[in-house]
Amino acid sequence: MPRTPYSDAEVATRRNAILDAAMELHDEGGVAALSFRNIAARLGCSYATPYRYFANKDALLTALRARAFRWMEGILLEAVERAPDPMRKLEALAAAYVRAGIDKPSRYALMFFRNDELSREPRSLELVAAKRDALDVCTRVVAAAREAGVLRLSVDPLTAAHLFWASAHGMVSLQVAGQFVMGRSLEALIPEMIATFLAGLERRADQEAANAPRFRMT
Amino acid sequence: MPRTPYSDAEVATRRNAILDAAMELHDEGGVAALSFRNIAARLGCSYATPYRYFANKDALLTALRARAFRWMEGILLEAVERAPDPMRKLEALAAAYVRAGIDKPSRYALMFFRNDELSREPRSLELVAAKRDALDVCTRVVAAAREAGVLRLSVDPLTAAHLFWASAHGMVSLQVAGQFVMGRSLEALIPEMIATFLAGLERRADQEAANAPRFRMT
DNA sequence: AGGTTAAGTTGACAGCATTAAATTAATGGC
DNA sequence: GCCATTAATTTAATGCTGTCAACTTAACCT
Repeated sequence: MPRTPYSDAEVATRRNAILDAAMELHDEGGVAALSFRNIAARLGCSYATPYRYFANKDALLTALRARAFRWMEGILLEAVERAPDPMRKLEALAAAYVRAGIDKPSRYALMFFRNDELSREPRSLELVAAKRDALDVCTRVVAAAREAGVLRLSVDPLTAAHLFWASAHGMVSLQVAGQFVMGRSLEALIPEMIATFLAGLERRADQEAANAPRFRMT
Repeated sequence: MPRTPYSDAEVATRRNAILDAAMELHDEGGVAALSFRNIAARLGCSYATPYRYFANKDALLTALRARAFRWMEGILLEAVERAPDPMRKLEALAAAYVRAGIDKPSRYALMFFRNDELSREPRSLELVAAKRDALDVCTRVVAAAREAGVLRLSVDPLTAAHLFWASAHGMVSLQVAGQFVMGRSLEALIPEMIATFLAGLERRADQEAANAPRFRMT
């Protein structure tokens, strides 16, 4: 006799519609423009409606952050696919990452600068999976470059991917946060950073290779 | 006949008292705990009083951010001073930076994650100077290491300092933002990062030295 | 003492997240 | 067609927030 509840698919559709509107607002006006009332106005519903689909604003932001990571994953995948060989894939990955961050600073900030309460990062399997998948793109490219013999590593590919991501993130996030105030252009620094980082990976691998036999000889 | 306005020193004292209370609140409860009403309650004054000293919340946050950079500068200076030789100074600088970010994540987030409206970074000479001075500590240590002959560089010290800062920042900010979700500990990655970065600077300097004569010979 | 102006307080407004109560909508049985 | 039942949505209300105008208090000079 009662009214039938929405199917899972219908719920997902509505969640997606809310997140679409939220992402639009966030792209346009940053996090300041993101309010339940603005989202509702854009959807043409009441401002309490989204509460049926998200427990609170934090949950909505977490879902939105997962979306941003998925978006980044797609960009990275596409860039990697276009590049012809393993080394170019690595360079294309870094370039695409940097360009994405600079072109859509508010999305980049959403991914990394919006953990308002630090550390206590809510358990969201969705977000954790999205982050893992984005990092996996990086890990696979690093591993492929090593297996192809064009990149020597002194650490495992996952660690190298972490380091690689961190070095790119350091540059992009400083730029996005407006910390380069001394007339320096990021475009000049990014290639330096990537080249320096890759050279460091190789030199450490070489040093390790040179040291290992030396130790064995004593 | 009128009442004499506060002297500059008195104004500064009151500004500092407001910023002290604000920094306490921010350290304790993050940016969410930072409201004019909370600050006023802690100071025992009315919530409109701070408006005499800061045009709005954004101006207050900007001043607070400058303070956070000054705090970081002090930590870096102290670490550098303790270390005995140029190379140790460089390592101590990186270690102190990382430790500061991890020990006081909310201050670190204040420095880098709170540019709510990106790019349009308000003109605050105070903040720009604080950032410059903090970076200068890094630049001086890098330059000293090069001059002492313990670090070869393919770029000028300022560029190297930017790259150095960015690599440390990439690690710390990923950690502070809770992005390392795969059971990796920052303590293990940081030395890898610093070693890789320094090795990269050296290898690129060596390559350049090796290439320069080669080009001349053609 | 009284006028003048700075400093500080109070009251008010709009916007926000959030929740409880009220309302509308869709289903089944009669 | 009407009614009960329950899902979905809207409305009302609460307590926060930043901000500012109006007001009060305090210090100073004549």
